[in-house]
Formats: sequence, structure tokens, C-alpha cells
Amino acid sequence: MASQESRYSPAELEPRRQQRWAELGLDRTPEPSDQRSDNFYALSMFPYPSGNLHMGHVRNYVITDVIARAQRLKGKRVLHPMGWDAFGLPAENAAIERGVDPAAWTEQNIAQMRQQLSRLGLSIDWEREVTTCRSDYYRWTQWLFLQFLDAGLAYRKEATVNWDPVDQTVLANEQVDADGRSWRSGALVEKRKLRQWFLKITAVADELLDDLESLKGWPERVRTMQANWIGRSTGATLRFPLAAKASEAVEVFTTRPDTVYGVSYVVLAPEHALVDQLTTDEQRPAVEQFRQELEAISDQDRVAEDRPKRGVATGGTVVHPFSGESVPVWIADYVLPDYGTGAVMGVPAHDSRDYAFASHYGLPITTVVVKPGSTAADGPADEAFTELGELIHSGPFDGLRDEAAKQAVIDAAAAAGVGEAKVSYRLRDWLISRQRYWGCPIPVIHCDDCGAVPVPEEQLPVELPADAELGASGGSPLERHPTWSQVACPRCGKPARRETDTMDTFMCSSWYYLRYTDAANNEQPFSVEATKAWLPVDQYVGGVEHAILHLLYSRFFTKVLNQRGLVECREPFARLLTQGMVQGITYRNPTTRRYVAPAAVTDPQQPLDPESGEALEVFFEKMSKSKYNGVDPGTVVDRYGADTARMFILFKAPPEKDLEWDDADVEGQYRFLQRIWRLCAAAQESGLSIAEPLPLPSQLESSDQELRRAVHTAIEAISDDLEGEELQFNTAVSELMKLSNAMGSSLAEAAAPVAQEAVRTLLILLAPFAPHLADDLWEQLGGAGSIHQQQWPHLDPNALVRDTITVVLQVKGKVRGNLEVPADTDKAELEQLALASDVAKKWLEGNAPRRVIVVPGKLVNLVP
RNA sequence: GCCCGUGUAAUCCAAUUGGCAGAGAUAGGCGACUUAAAAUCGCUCCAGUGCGGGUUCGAAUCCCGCCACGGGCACCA
Repeated sequence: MASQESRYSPAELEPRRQQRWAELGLDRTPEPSDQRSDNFYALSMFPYPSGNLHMGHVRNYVITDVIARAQRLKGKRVLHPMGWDAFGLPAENAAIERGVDPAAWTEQNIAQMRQQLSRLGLSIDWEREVTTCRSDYYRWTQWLFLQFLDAGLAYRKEATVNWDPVDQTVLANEQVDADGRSWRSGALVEKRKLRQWFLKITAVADELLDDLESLKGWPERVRTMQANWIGRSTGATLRFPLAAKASEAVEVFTTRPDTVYGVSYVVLAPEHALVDQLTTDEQRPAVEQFRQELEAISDQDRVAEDRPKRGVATGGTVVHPFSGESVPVWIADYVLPDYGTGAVMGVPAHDSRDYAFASHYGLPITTVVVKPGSTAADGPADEAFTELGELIHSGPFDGLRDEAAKQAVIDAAAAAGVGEAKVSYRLRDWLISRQRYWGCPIPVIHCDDCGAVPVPEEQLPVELPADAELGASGGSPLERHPTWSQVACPRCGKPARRETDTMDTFMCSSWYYLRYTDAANNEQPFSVEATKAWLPVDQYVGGVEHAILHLLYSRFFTKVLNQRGLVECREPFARLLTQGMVQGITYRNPTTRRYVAPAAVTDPQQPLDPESGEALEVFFEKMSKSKYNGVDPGTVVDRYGADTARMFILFKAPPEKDLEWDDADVEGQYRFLQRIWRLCAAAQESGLSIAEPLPLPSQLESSDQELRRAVHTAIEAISDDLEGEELQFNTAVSELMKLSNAMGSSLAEAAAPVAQEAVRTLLILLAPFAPHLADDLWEQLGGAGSIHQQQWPHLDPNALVRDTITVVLQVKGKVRGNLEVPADTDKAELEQLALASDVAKKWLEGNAPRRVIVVPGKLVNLVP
């Protein structure tokens, strides 16, 4: 080899290796074992096929690929698939802007991205490729929707929903950020009252929250985010009968039933159904005016916390369920119509919002909870006391404390028929209707007589019409289509209409990981056996931006499918790695705030604006076209090869942290691979072959022992980095560097069996990271088969053993020297040696130490 | 405001989870090789771990109080 090809040339080597892998069929998924633990499912979040592979994708898939390859070497049967989240607005927008066919546009992008991906040397089983916009996939998305419908978990209702004015469609709550902007378009969403399809995710809110505990392999951060999003609060509902009509009551939700005697008013959301009935003629103009004012301001402003709380008395009153006193009813902007019951009891003394409201409107403030042992007079009430405590002025409940007090009130309310324990959630049902064309049609037919009728299973898929007229405005294209929606009712046969909304694309991505396990199945979306063999996904890798969205929806799907006996697991993803962003070096003119392309900067040490000559700001930011800071994966592969790109991305930062792309570091990584190439070339030249494993002699030179120690240290460290609690590819790569450094200085002198073991091991350890180079060198050195068919090296604990070790000698915790001792020296001996040492003589000045701490194998600390 | 994460050398990052702060890399400096340069090889400069306290024989690591940056939630009763 070395004779014909003495230089490392990834451009020639990599395609050659990939072709060989294809011939050997290495990437094909093996039949799963009956033993679930012998199977391993490695999964990256599948991409939207934009047509352009970017570095974020590369990082994602390389991480998963390293895991998949390492698991294969460890003898696991690995499922490592890929697919396309292919429905969505970019295709439809391209169609509108350029008149192309969304399906053709998408397929072309997929072909392009598949091509770009293929260069990275990912061990993906493309036979299981899944594309959500093809009818062989979306017929099953529709089938699953019908499962939800059958379970009573899909329903249509009129509701105030988020409307994205740019994308011209509604959005789910999860798809609107804290600033009230659409996750896709960034537009401020508007409120519209529309009749829409929802999935009842709130039905499994408890499981979604409680099972987070079991997800030990998930980042804490993601679990907290989901817990926050679900927002469970436990409390009670209490009913306050109307003074004017005792058969009706205002129902409030509270987490503090113990404060019920502190109620000085009741507040309804302005939209509440009882407002009209409660409003007196005298107050009606004020109430109407207030409601109109509220309608004029955006929802976003309405819920801003710093806004003063405003409200209006309705003039009506209700009866306190315990004291029987009359309580005035108000409406206020701080009560939300769609949380709890849309009504709250105002307890100003013990709730800061109520306190602010009551102070503003001069409503009475009655203290009913105090710190145990104190009285109301003890503290000036200049703010609400929101802690739990002891009840006073609370009739029969006086003296009760904390949770017991809450429970007593709930029990009394239940006994009297005026309330009961109740749990509320922040989580809302998932709005899945979209008024766009390029999505999965909702398989329902509306009949005037039969209502919403599910499309019979045998009629699936409900296919999208190829001839829809797409346009940026004027409602859903399916609705405008002249004939598509006209069908016969499946139940009564009368003329009826198809549902013209399509599904949220998150529906498609909520079950794709299941389809991979059984991608060719034409009878069902997946078989129970297939999902049993592979699920839950052993390692899922993707961006943290889906911490709530995709990950919550997928968990929801899994729970429902589990309840219906379609899958056995209750959670889809056992371990989750949320990878950080890839950032590019970004130059900006500080005065004009315009971005400058790195190519235009002549001196990177002193970046100046090529036009004005001003000094530029330099920072790292997520790669994007508008900032000119993107690095194209294809260019990097052209220049350095896929292996360098892979190694760099893994080495530069821990996987969950953001990664700063730096060309100088890429160069360094390339040099490392070249070093390995030269190392192997030199070994081969000196006659080393790895074809036949040579037995190790029983006696080794100490330099050979040292080399073996380096080899087995690397095995131990890298195995742990790839399998331990934390995945640490960056340190694994640095262990490879350490090993290659050690080999560089000792391989030439090493005994043949030791040298052979070292080279074999280095290459196999390298194989998951730089699969092309490792495989090529393997072959050149005479290794049998592909390196990717080998076994992960076995750790020999004896190789790690040292005869002598260095023990640190401390005096009062400060390092003052060290001792060279046999490795098995025991505690007492170490202490003796330490006390007899020069260090002891010098620092203890003849006195006996007060204390001696001995940590065997580590140190001796003398405390005078 | 509440919750989570991060803060170590000029830079990116390690540190067996309480035991010698530096494994690995980038950049810089010096040297070897070279007619020279690149490449390569060798050597080398640079921090006491964001700040202030505490616990301990011993703290980057544990505790308390701050600061900075990033992220999530936020009138959710």
C-alpha cells in the first residue's frame, strides 16, 4: 500500500470505502434478537428536506452514527434509520412563489439531501427510509388519527385559537413562544374563534408528568421544561350560589381552599358565561365598555404581568358557601377564560394578584392565615401573606394548619355539596387543524345527517388532490378545490363534504420512530413484534428546540398507542441527547449593525470593515445565510474528507454544548488523521501485519508493558465515554490522540505481538469516529474483512497494573514531595515511609504529626 | 419574579465525582530538519478554577450569599 499511495487522500479513500460497505451490506439492519438487550436503536431526529444539509444536521447524524457503529462493534444488532419530515409550508410556499409542484419539489430536495448525506459515511439503513408526505406513510398517519377518534381523543370544537397571519393557518399553543410569536414564521399570532380539530393530550397529562421521573436518561433541563409546560396544580373547585338564583352557582378553582374565609369578592373572566346574568342594569354599561376595551388589546398585552390589574363590578352577588355572607362579583382582565373554571375567589390577604386588585379598588382585605402562633395584628398587611400557616377567623376551621387545613375545607365542601378536590393543568389540548394544502388530510367526512364520520379504513389513504390551486390567501386550498371535498357520506350515502383541514406536521413526526421498526409493512403502521424488538429508542439525538413540541407530542402518541395495545412501551425514548448548535464566526459593523462576510475580512486578528475601515465586532452565532457565517458541509468534505469533519465536530465541544466552528481547529484534526496514516504506513513498512493475531509472550520488556498500558487505558476510557452515564466524544477523541502519541514514540521498538495489538486496537477504537480511514488502514495492514465487522477490543485489567506508583506526600494538605513505592504497599507501610521521609523531617521539625491521612495508591497527608 | 444550566490558560476544552489543576487541541514563542519555505519532529510561555464567605487534613468539585452569560416558565388562581 504505502508504495502506491503514500499520502492520506480522503477524496480517493472515502468513496472507495463507501462502495465496499455497500457491497458488504454493512448498513442493513439485522434481524432483531429475542433478547431486547441485544438490540440497539440509535435515532436522530429526522430532518425537514429543505434541500440543503447544514452543519447542525451533520453534528446530529454524526453523533448518532458514532453510537450506532460503536454498538455494532460491541456485538449489538443495531437499527439506525433515516427519513424525512416532508410535509410543511416551505414546499407550499415554493409552489406559490415559483409555480412548482410541492410533491416534486420535496422529492427533489430529498434526493439532493440524501446525496449530501451519503458523503458523510453514515451507517444508515436506507431500506427503511420513511417519507411522511408519501401516501404509503400518511395513510397510516390517517389510520392513527382514526384510532384517536375512536378512543374519544380527537374532537372538533369552536375555540379561540392562535392564528398565524403570515403562514395563514392556526397553530397549537406549543408552537407559539413566550413573546406570542409563531415558532415557524416569527409573526405575532392573532386570536380567532374557529371550529377546529383537537387531540385530547390533557387526558394523559398526569402520565406525561409522572412518567418524566422514569426518564433517567433525559437531560434534567428537558424534563423540567416539560413539567413546567404541563403545569399541574392541585386544589379544589368551590361553588358560590348566585344570590339571585340559588340553583345556579359560580364555580371557582383554587389551590388554596384553606383561605376560603378570606374571600372578599369573586372574579370572573370577562368572557365567562354567567357574566350577563350577574350584571345589574346599573353596571351593564360599565361591564360592556370594559369588555370592548379588552377586545381591542392583544392577548399578549392582556396577560403581561406588569400591567395593572383592571376590573369592573357586575353589581351581582353570590353567597359564600360556608359563611353564607354576600360576596360581590367582579370581572377582571387578570382572570383567564380558559384556565381552571374561568373564575377565581378573591383572597387579597393571601394572594398577591388579589392583593393588588383589592388595594386598587378598595375591596376589603381579611387575614385568615397566619404564621403558627402569631395573630393577625402581628404584621402590617402591606403585601399578601402567601405561605401556608394557621387558620384564624375561619369559623369551624380555626387553628387548623397547612395541608390539613386545605383538606378539611375540601372535605367540608364535599360533604356540603359545594365543591370537591380538583387538579388543573396549564397544558391545553393539541390543536392539529391546519388550513394549508401540503399536509396530511384529516380523514373525516362531514354529513348533514350523520355529523363528522370517519373515513372507513379500507378507503385510506385520503390522498391530496394533485391539481389544487395554491395561493397565499383566501382560505384552505382544499376548501377551494371544486370537486375534491365532494363525496358521499360513508354511513348514509348522501352527498357530504370532506374535511378540508390538514394535520399539523407534528402529527407525522409523532410516530415515525415506530414506522422505522417495520417500514415495509403494508398491512398496518407497524407490528407489535417489531416495536417490541426495538422500542424504546435506546439513544435519541436532536436539538433542544423540540424539548416540548415534538418530544411531548411523541410521548403522548406512545401513551395512547400503549393504552390501545398497539405498542408495549409507555415511553418512546429511553435516552435523549440534546445537541448544541453549530456556530459560525460572525463579523458585524458595530455602528451600521451590518454583517460582513468572513471572506471579506482580510486580517482575522484585526477585522476591519472592507468598506469603511472600521473595526468589526467578532462573535460566534448560529450559522445563517443572513449573517454570512455559515460553513457548507460539502465544502469541508471536499477539502478534508468526511472523517476530518466528523472528528472535528465530535472533538471541538461536548455534544450538548454549542460548538464554535474554527477552520484552524479543523486543520488540526486533519493533521491528526494524517499522523495516524503515517504511523500505520511506517508500521507496515517495518513488516507489521494484523492478519494473524500473534500470542503475547509471558514476559514483556517494561517499554512494552508501558505501551500495552497505554492501549488498554484507551480501551477503558473510550468504552466509558461511549457507554457511560454521559456521552463524551470529545474526551474519547483526545484518548485516541493520546494513544497515537504513545504509539508514535514506542511502536517501532515494540515486540511484534505488542505492536500488532496496539495497531489493531487503535484502528478499531478509531472506527466509529473516522470509519473510512480506519477501515482503509485495516485492509492495507492485512486485516480480515471490514473493520466494522470486528469486535470491540477486550480490556485486559492486568495491562493496567503498575509495579510501582507515585504517592503524593502532603503536609497539611500542601504537596511537599512524593514517594515511589510498590503498587501494593499498604496503609501502615505508607505511613511509615512517609514519616521516615525527608519531607517529614523538613516540615515537621522533629515533632510527631497530630494526624496522618493515608489514601492508598494516592497520597499521604501529614497534619502537624 | 421563579426554575434549570454554564463560568478553569490567549482560545476551545479535561480533571477517576473531595485527593498533585492540565489529559487533548488551537494559536503564540524557541529549536531541529531544509539552500529556503511548507510539511514534519522536539521543547516552551500562559490560569490557581467568576466574586465573597464556610465545611474539611485537603475544595474546580460540597454548603451559604452574590455576579455574569444562556435557556425555560411567568396574572395559570
